[in-house]
Amino acid sequence: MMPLSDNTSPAPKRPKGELARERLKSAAIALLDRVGYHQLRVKDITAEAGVAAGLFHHYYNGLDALIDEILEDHLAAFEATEQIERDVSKGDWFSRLRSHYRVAVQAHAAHPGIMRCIDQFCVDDPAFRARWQASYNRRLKLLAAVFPYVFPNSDLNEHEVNLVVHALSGIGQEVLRTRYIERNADLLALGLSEDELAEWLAALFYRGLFACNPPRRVLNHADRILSLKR
Amino acid sequence: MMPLSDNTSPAPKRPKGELARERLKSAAIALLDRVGYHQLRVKDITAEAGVAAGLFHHYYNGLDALIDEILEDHLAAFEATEQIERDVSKGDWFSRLRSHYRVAVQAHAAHPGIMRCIDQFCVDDPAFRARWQASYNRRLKLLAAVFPYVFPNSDLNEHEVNLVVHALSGIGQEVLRTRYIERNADLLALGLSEDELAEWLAALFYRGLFACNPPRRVLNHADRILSLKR
DNA sequence: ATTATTATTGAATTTGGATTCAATATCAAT
DNA sequence: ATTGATATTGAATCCAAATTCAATAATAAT
Repeated sequence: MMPLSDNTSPAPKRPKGELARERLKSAAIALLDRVGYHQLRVKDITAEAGVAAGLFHHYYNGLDALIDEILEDHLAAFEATEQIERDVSKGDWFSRLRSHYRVAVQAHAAHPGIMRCIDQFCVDDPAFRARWQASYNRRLKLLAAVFPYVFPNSDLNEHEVNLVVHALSGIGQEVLRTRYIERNADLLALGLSEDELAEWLAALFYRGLFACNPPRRVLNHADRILSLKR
Repeated sequence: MMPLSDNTSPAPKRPKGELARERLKSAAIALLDRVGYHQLRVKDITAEAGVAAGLFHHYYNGLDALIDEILEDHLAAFEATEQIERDVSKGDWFSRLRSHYRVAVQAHAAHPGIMRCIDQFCVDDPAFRARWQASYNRRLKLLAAVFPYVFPNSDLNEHEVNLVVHALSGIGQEVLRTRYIERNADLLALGLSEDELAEWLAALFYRGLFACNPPRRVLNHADRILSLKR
C-alpha cells in the first residue's frame, strides 16, 4: 500500500486515449456509489467503462493510483469552493455557517461514494491521510482563529478552542454520513431539500457555538428548532 | 464477504484448546490497535499468538468470523453498560450525559483499534452493519423518546427530533474518533483525563441540546466553557 | 500401557484477483 | 499507401494470502 503520490501513471497521447482514461475514472466514481473501496475490482471498473481489462494498467498504475487521483480532484474542488466561501461569508455568522453547510451537503448528495471512500482510503494510505487531515484541520483552524474576536471574554486556551471546534464539526459530519452514506431511514424520511438540511445543520452548530438559538429572522426553514429550549 | 453470523467456528474441547483460542482472539485485538482491519493477516495473528498458521482455522472459520466474534463481544458489553447507565442516570440531565460519555470515552481509550474496526467492518459485512446500526439507533431513540417530556413546547416532529439527536451524537463521535483513533496532535496536547474529556463532551452536548450553558455547579473541570457566550 | 481424542504443526494447495504482454487494431503523418 | 506511433484486446502469468491436510504431539480415558 505504498503511497505513490502523483507518480508515473502513463498519460494518454491522443484524444481517443484521453477519452478512455476519463471513462475509466468515471466508471470508478460511479461504482464507488454502489460498493466500498475495498470491494472495488479492476475488472468491474473496466467492465463498467466498456473496455478490456488490460487497458486499465495502460492508464493507471493500479487501483490506488486511480483512487488517489479521484480523491485528489475532489480535495482540490473543496479547497476551491472554500475560497469562494470566504467572500460569501462577509455576512453574519449564521449565514456563514449556512453557506458552508450548503457546500458540504451538496458534496455529500452528489458523491456519497467518494465521501465514504475518503474515510476508507485514509486508513490505508498514509500519504493521502496526511493530506486529508491537514486539509480538514486547516479548515477547522480557520474557525478557531476567529474565536478571540467572537468571544473576547473567552477563558479557553488554544487547544480547548480546537476541542470545541472539532466537537461542533462532528454535528455536520455525523448527520451527512448518516443521511447520505448510511442512508438512514429516519433522516431520509425527513425529506429535506439540500438547502433545508444545510440550514438545520447551521442552526444546530450555532446553538453549540453560542449556547443560544440563532435569531428567528435569519431562519427560512428550520425555525421550529427555536421551540427547543428550556 | 458472506455474513456467517455465529456459524460453525469449531469450539475447543479442552482447557488447552480454550486457551489457544483465547490467545488468538487477544492477539487479533492487540493487532487491531496497530493496523486496520484490512491490513490484518492470519499469519500475523498466529505469529502474535505464538502458534502455527494452521491452528487459526482449527478455531475460526476465517478472519471475518473472528472479527465478528470480537466485535460482538464488545457490542454485548456496550449494551450491558447501557443498562447500568439507566440506574446511574436518575440524576439531572448533565450528570446523565456525563456518565454516558464516561463510558464512551473509556471504550475508546481502552480499545481504539476495536472502535475503528467497527466502522470498517460495517462497510464490508452487511449483517454486522445491520446489528451495529440497530444498536446505535436504539440508543439514540432512547434519547429521542424523552424529548416530549424535556421540551413540552417543542414543535418538532418525530423525524426532526431524530435529526437533532443524530447531530448532537456527532459531537462525541467526532471528538473520540479524532482523539483516540486519529490521535490528533491538538487534542492530545490538551492532556485531559478521561473524566475531564467526558465532562467537556457532556457540556458541549448540553449546549447543543438546550441552547444554553449547563449550570456552573455541575461542572468540575470544564467550567471555562461557560465563558463561551455572546 | 494402550487406545482414542484433541491439539498443533508447517508444507502443499487453492484462490481471487492484479498485472503483464504479445498480438491486433486504429490513427496521424508523410 | 506506407510507416510509425498509439490504443486496445484478452489470455497467460504472477502473487500474496487464505485454506487444507497428512503427519505428529499432547492429553485423557480405560
